[in-house]
Amino acid sequence: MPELPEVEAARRRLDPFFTGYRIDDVVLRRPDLRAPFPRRFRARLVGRSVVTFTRRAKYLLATMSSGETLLMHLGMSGSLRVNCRPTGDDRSVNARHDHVVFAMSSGAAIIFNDPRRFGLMDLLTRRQLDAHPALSTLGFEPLSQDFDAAALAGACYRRNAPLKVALLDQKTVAGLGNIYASEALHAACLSPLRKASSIATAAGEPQPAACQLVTAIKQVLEKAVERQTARTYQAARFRVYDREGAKCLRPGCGGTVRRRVQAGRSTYYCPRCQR
DNA sequence: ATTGAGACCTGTCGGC
DNA sequence: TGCCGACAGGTCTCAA
Repeated sequence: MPELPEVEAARRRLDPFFTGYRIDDVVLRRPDLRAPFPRRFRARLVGRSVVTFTRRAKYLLATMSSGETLLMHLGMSGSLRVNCRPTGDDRSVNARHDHVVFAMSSGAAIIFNDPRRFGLMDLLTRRQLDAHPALSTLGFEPLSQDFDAAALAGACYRRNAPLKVALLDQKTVAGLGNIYASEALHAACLSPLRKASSIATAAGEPQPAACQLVTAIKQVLEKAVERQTARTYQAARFRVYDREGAKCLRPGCGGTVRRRVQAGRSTYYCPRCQR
Protein backbone atom coordinates (compact mmCIF):
# COMPACT_ATOMS: atom_id res chain seq x y z
CA MET A 1 0.00 0.00 0.00
CA PRO A 2 2.63 2.44 -0.93
CA GLU A 3 1.99 6.11 -0.64
CA LEU A 4 4.53 8.44 0.92
CA PRO A 5 4.14 7.13 4.50
CA GLU A 6 4.57 3.49 3.50
CA VAL A 7 7.60 4.32 1.37
CA GLU A 8 9.16 6.39 4.14
CA ALA A 9 8.51 3.61 6.66
CA ALA A 10 10.16 1.12 4.32
CA ARG A 11 13.16 3.42 3.99
CA ARG A 12 13.58 3.67 7.75
CA ARG A 13 13.18 -0.05 8.24
CA LEU A 14 15.70 -0.95 5.55
CA ASP A 15 18.27 1.75 6.13
CA PRO A 16 20.17 -0.09 8.90
CA PHE A 17 20.63 -3.10 6.62
CA PHE A 18 21.43 -1.14 3.50
CA THR A 19 23.46 1.99 4.14
CA GLY A 20 27.18 1.37 4.56
CA TYR A 21 26.98 -2.21 3.31
CA ARG A 22 28.13 -3.79 0.08
CA ILE A 23 25.85 -5.58 -2.32
CA ASP A 24 27.30 -9.08 -2.61
CA ASP A 25 24.72 -10.45 -5.00
CA VAL A 26 21.62 -9.46 -6.93
CA VAL A 27 19.10 -12.08 -7.98
CA LEU A 28 16.63 -11.11 -10.67
CA ARG A 29 13.83 -13.59 -10.96
CA ARG A 30 12.25 -12.06 -14.04
CA PRO A 31 13.34 -9.75 -16.86
CA ASP A 32 11.09 -6.81 -16.00
CA LEU A 33 8.63 -5.13 -13.68
CA ARG A 34 6.72 -2.19 -15.13
CA ALA A 35 9.77 -1.72 -17.34
CA PRO A 36 12.72 -3.96 -18.14
CA PHE A 37 15.62 -3.89 -15.71
CA PRO A 38 18.43 -1.73 -17.09
CA ARG A 39 21.38 -3.20 -18.92
CA ARG A 40 23.96 -4.97 -16.77
CA PHE A 41 21.87 -4.25 -13.68
CA ARG A 42 23.51 -6.95 -11.61
CA ALA A 43 27.07 -6.29 -12.78
CA ARG A 44 26.80 -2.58 -12.01
CA LEU A 45 25.61 -3.23 -8.45
CA VAL A 46 27.55 -6.22 -7.17
CA GLY A 47 30.64 -5.20 -5.23
CA ARG A 48 29.41 -1.62 -4.71
CA SER A 49 28.34 -0.20 -1.39
CA VAL A 50 25.26 1.80 -0.55
CA VAL A 51 26.38 5.30 0.42
CA THR A 52 23.01 6.91 1.17
CA PHE A 53 19.46 5.65 1.16
CA THR A 54 16.86 8.37 0.73
CA ARG A 55 13.31 8.99 -0.43
CA ARG A 56 11.87 11.48 -2.89
CA ALA A 57 8.07 11.40 -3.22
CA LYS A 58 7.25 7.69 -3.59
CA TYR A 59 10.71 6.83 -4.92
CA LEU A 60 13.52 5.23 -2.95
CA LEU A 61 17.04 6.19 -3.99
CA ALA A 62 20.18 4.31 -3.03
CA THR A 63 23.33 6.13 -4.09
CA MET A 64 26.12 3.66 -4.71
CA SER A 65 29.85 3.92 -4.23
CA SER A 66 30.10 3.82 -8.04
CA GLY A 67 28.28 7.15 -8.22
CA GLU A 68 25.22 5.58 -9.78
CA THR A 69 21.81 5.67 -8.13
CA LEU A 70 19.51 2.71 -7.69
CA LEU A 71 15.97 3.98 -8.12
CA MET A 72 13.06 1.95 -6.78
CA HIS A 73 9.31 2.47 -6.91
CA LEU A 74 6.82 0.16 -5.22
CA GLY A 75 3.95 0.80 -7.61
CA MET A 76 0.58 -0.35 -6.30
CA SER A 77 1.47 -3.60 -4.64
CA GLY A 78 5.23 -3.60 -4.09
CA SER A 79 6.94 -4.14 -0.76
CA LEU A 80 10.45 -4.60 0.57
CA ARG A 81 11.32 -6.88 3.41
CA VAL A 82 14.48 -7.89 5.20
CA ASN A 83 15.45 -11.45 5.79
CA CYS A 84 18.31 -11.56 8.27
CA ARG A 85 18.93 -15.26 7.80
CA PRO A 86 18.83 -15.88 4.09
CA THR A 87 19.88 -19.47 4.62
CA GLY A 88 16.63 -21.06 5.47
CA ASP A 89 13.84 -19.59 7.45
CA ASP A 90 12.06 -17.14 5.20
CA ARG A 91 8.48 -18.20 5.55
CA SER A 92 6.96 -15.67 3.20
CA VAL A 93 3.71 -16.86 1.71
CA ASN A 94 4.22 -14.75 -1.38
CA ALA A 95 7.59 -15.98 -2.50
CA ARG A 96 6.01 -16.38 -5.92
CA HIS A 97 6.21 -12.62 -6.37
CA ASP A 98 9.68 -12.12 -4.95
CA HIS A 99 11.21 -10.57 -8.04
CA VAL A 100 14.51 -9.15 -6.78
CA VAL A 101 16.81 -10.14 -3.94
CA PHE A 102 19.78 -8.08 -2.77
CA ALA A 103 22.25 -10.05 -0.69
CA MET A 104 24.03 -7.52 1.50
CA SER A 105 27.41 -7.77 3.20
CA SER A 106 25.50 -7.18 6.44
CA GLY A 107 24.25 -10.73 6.02
CA ALA A 108 20.73 -9.52 5.34
CA ALA A 109 18.76 -10.28 2.21
CA ILE A 110 16.53 -7.45 1.02
CA ILE A 111 13.64 -8.77 -0.98
CA PHE A 112 11.42 -6.88 -3.39
CA ASN A 113 7.98 -8.43 -3.74
CA ASP A 114 5.35 -7.07 -6.12
CA PRO A 115 2.34 -9.14 -7.25
CA ARG A 116 1.00 -6.61 -9.75
CA ARG A 117 4.42 -5.62 -11.05
CA PHE A 118 3.61 -1.92 -11.33
CA GLY A 119 6.85 -1.29 -9.47
CA LEU A 120 10.06 -0.09 -11.04
CA MET A 121 13.79 -0.46 -10.63
CA ASP A 122 16.34 1.53 -12.53
CA LEU A 123 20.00 2.36 -12.25
CA LEU A 124 20.92 5.91 -13.17
CA THR A 125 24.12 7.77 -13.76
CA ARG A 126 24.44 11.16 -12.13
CA ARG A 127 23.51 12.82 -15.38
CA GLN A 128 20.47 10.61 -15.91
CA LEU A 129 19.33 11.26 -12.35
CA ASP A 130 19.46 15.02 -12.75
CA ALA A 131 17.51 14.88 -16.00
CA HIS A 132 15.06 12.17 -14.96
CA PRO A 133 11.64 13.04 -16.42
CA ALA A 134 9.62 11.76 -13.44
CA LEU A 135 11.88 13.07 -10.70
CA SER A 136 12.65 16.49 -12.11
CA THR A 137 8.98 17.45 -12.40
CA LEU A 138 8.03 16.51 -8.84
CA GLY A 139 6.43 19.19 -6.71
CA PHE A 140 7.00 20.05 -3.06
CA GLU A 141 8.02 17.41 -0.60
CA PRO A 142 5.10 17.71 1.83
CA LEU A 143 7.05 17.02 5.03
CA SER A 144 9.74 19.57 4.21
CA GLN A 145 10.00 23.11 5.56
CA ASP A 146 9.47 24.76 2.20
CA PHE A 147 6.05 23.20 1.81
CA ASP A 148 3.84 25.89 3.30
CA ALA A 149 0.60 27.69 2.48
CA ALA A 150 2.27 30.01 -0.01
CA ALA A 151 3.86 27.05 -1.79
CA LEU A 152 0.60 25.14 -2.03
CA ALA A 153 -1.35 28.20 -3.12
CA GLY A 154 1.27 28.84 -5.77
CA ALA A 155 0.99 25.29 -7.05
CA CYS A 156 -2.84 25.42 -7.19
CA TYR A 157 -3.09 28.96 -8.50
CA ARG A 158 -5.04 29.15 -11.78
CA ARG A 159 -5.70 25.44 -11.87
CA ASN A 160 -9.17 24.49 -12.95
CA ALA A 161 -8.91 20.87 -11.90
CA PRO A 162 -10.81 19.80 -8.78
CA LEU A 163 -8.73 20.18 -5.62
CA LYS A 164 -8.46 16.42 -5.03
CA VAL A 165 -7.26 15.83 -8.58
CA ALA A 166 -4.64 18.57 -8.23
CA LEU A 167 -3.41 17.04 -4.96
CA LEU A 168 -2.96 13.68 -6.63
CA ASP A 169 -0.81 15.27 -9.31
CA GLN A 170 2.80 14.68 -8.24
CA LYS A 171 3.75 18.09 -9.62
CA THR A 172 1.62 19.69 -6.91
CA VAL A 173 2.54 17.68 -3.82
CA ALA A 174 5.08 14.92 -4.28
CA GLY A 175 4.06 11.67 -2.64
CA LEU A 176 0.40 12.22 -1.83
CA GLY A 177 -1.69 9.33 -3.08
CA ASN A 178 -5.34 8.45 -3.28
CA ILE A 179 -5.89 7.55 0.36
CA TYR A 180 -4.09 10.42 2.02
CA ALA A 181 -5.45 13.01 -0.43
CA SER A 182 -8.96 12.08 0.73
CA GLU A 183 -7.86 11.96 4.36
CA ALA A 184 -6.13 15.35 4.25
CA LEU A 185 -9.11 17.05 2.61
CA HIS A 186 -11.39 15.65 5.26
CA ALA A 187 -9.06 16.77 8.04
CA ALA A 188 -9.02 20.25 6.51
CA CYS A 189 -12.83 20.36 6.05
CA LEU A 190 -12.36 21.08 2.35
CA SER A 191 -14.42 19.57 -0.44
CA PRO A 192 -12.50 17.49 -2.96
CA LEU A 193 -14.82 18.92 -5.62
CA ARG A 194 -13.93 22.59 -5.29
CA LYS A 195 -11.56 24.10 -7.79
CA ALA A 196 -7.90 23.87 -6.91
CA SER A 197 -7.54 27.58 -7.61
CA SER A 198 -10.07 28.37 -4.88
CA ILE A 199 -7.43 28.04 -2.17
CA ALA A 200 -5.47 30.96 -3.67
CA THR A 201 -6.40 34.60 -4.24
CA ALA A 202 -6.49 36.06 -7.73
CA ALA A 203 -2.90 37.16 -7.10
CA GLY A 204 -1.83 33.65 -6.12
CA GLU A 205 -1.61 34.38 -2.39
CA PRO A 206 -2.82 31.72 0.05
CA GLN A 207 -6.40 31.80 1.28
CA PRO A 208 -7.07 30.47 4.78
CA ALA A 209 -8.05 27.17 3.14
CA ALA A 210 -4.47 26.76 1.89
CA CYS A 211 -3.17 27.03 5.46
CA GLN A 212 -5.69 24.50 6.73
CA LEU A 213 -4.83 22.11 3.94
CA VAL A 214 -1.06 22.33 4.41
CA THR A 215 -1.44 21.68 8.12
CA ALA A 216 -3.78 18.76 7.44
CA ILE A 217 -1.48 17.18 4.84
CA LYS A 218 1.52 17.33 7.15
CA GLN A 219 -0.45 15.98 10.10
CA VAL A 220 -2.04 13.13 8.22
CA LEU A 221 1.25 12.06 6.64
CA GLU A 222 3.32 12.40 9.80
CA LYS A 223 0.83 10.38 11.80
CA ALA A 224 0.79 7.68 9.14
CA VAL A 225 4.60 7.50 8.99
CA GLU A 226 4.69 7.18 12.76
CA ARG A 227 2.10 4.46 12.80
CA GLN A 228 3.86 2.52 10.03
CA THR A 229 7.19 2.84 11.76
CA ALA A 230 5.88 1.77 15.16
CA ARG A 231 7.29 -1.50 16.36
CA THR A 232 3.92 -2.95 17.16
CA TYR A 233 1.86 -3.16 14.02
CA GLN A 234 -1.30 -1.10 14.06
CA ALA A 235 -3.86 -1.61 11.35
CA ALA A 236 -4.65 1.50 9.34
CA ARG A 237 -7.84 3.24 10.35
CA PHE A 238 -9.00 5.91 8.00
CA ARG A 239 -11.42 8.72 8.74
CA VAL A 240 -13.11 8.70 5.32
CA TYR A 241 -11.27 6.43 2.91
CA ASP A 242 -13.23 3.27 2.08
CA ARG A 243 -16.05 4.28 4.44
CA GLU A 244 -18.83 4.95 1.93
CA GLY A 245 -22.22 5.10 3.62
CA ALA A 246 -20.76 5.25 7.14
CA LYS A 247 -21.15 8.12 9.58
CA CYS A 248 -18.69 10.99 9.34
CA LEU A 249 -16.31 10.73 12.28
CA ARG A 250 -16.02 14.46 12.85
CA PRO A 251 -17.56 15.13 16.26
CA GLY A 252 -20.97 16.72 15.92
CA CYS A 253 -21.08 16.49 12.12
CA GLY A 254 -23.56 13.67 11.64
CA GLY A 255 -22.99 13.54 7.88
CA THR A 256 -22.60 10.42 5.77
CA VAL A 257 -19.44 9.58 3.86
CA ARG A 258 -19.90 9.54 0.10
CA ARG A 259 -17.82 8.03 -2.67
CA ARG A 260 -17.39 9.37 -6.15
CA VAL A 261 -14.94 8.95 -8.96
CA GLN A 262 -12.59 11.77 -9.91
CA ALA A 263 -10.02 11.31 -12.65
CA GLY A 264 -10.71 7.59 -12.48
CA ARG A 265 -9.97 7.25 -8.79
CA SER A 266 -12.36 6.84 -5.86
CA THR A 267 -12.73 9.90 -3.67
CA TYR A 268 -14.32 9.61 -0.24
CA TYR A 269 -15.64 12.68 1.54
CA CYS A 270 -18.33 14.05 3.80
CA PRO A 271 -20.48 16.53 1.87
CA ARG A 272 -21.75 17.95 5.15
CA CYS A 273 -18.52 19.17 6.75
CA GLN A 274 -16.24 19.45 3.73
CA ARG A 275 -16.87 22.70 1.89
C1' DA B 1 -2.07 23.12 -21.96
C1' DT B 2 -5.25 20.20 -19.51
C1' DT B 3 -8.02 16.39 -18.94
C1' DG B 4 -10.02 11.81 -19.36
C1' DA B 5 -9.69 7.08 -20.76
C1' DG B 6 -7.12 3.19 -21.23
C1' DA B 7 -3.14 0.34 -20.46
C1' DC B 8 -0.04 -2.14 -17.57
C1' DC B 9 -0.84 -7.03 -14.06
C1' DT B 10 -2.56 -9.97 -10.31
C1' DG B 11 -5.42 -10.71 -6.40
C1' DT B 12 -9.64 -10.38 -3.81
C1' DC B 13 -14.31 -9.86 -2.93
C1' DG B 14 -19.33 -9.88 -3.65
C1' DG B 15 -23.13 -11.58 -6.36
C1' DC B 16 -25.32 -15.14 -8.75
C1' DT C 1 -18.16 -24.58 -5.23
C1' DG C 2 -17.27 -21.91 -9.25
C1' DC C 3 -17.52 -18.34 -12.52
C1' DC C 4 -17.64 -13.29 -13.60
C1' DG C 5 -17.27 -8.60 -13.14
C1' DA C 6 -15.75 -4.75 -10.44
C1' DC C 7 -12.25 -2.89 -8.07
C1' DA C 8 -7.53 -1.97 -5.72
C1' DG C 9 -2.69 2.24 -2.48
C1' DG C 10 0.49 4.34 -9.19
C1' DT C 11 2.13 6.06 -13.38
C1' DC C 12 2.48 6.48 -18.33
C1' DT C 13 0.72 7.44 -23.02
C1' DC C 14 -2.45 8.80 -26.27
C1' DA C 15 -6.39 11.21 -28.16
C1' DA C 16 -9.59 14.97 -27.72
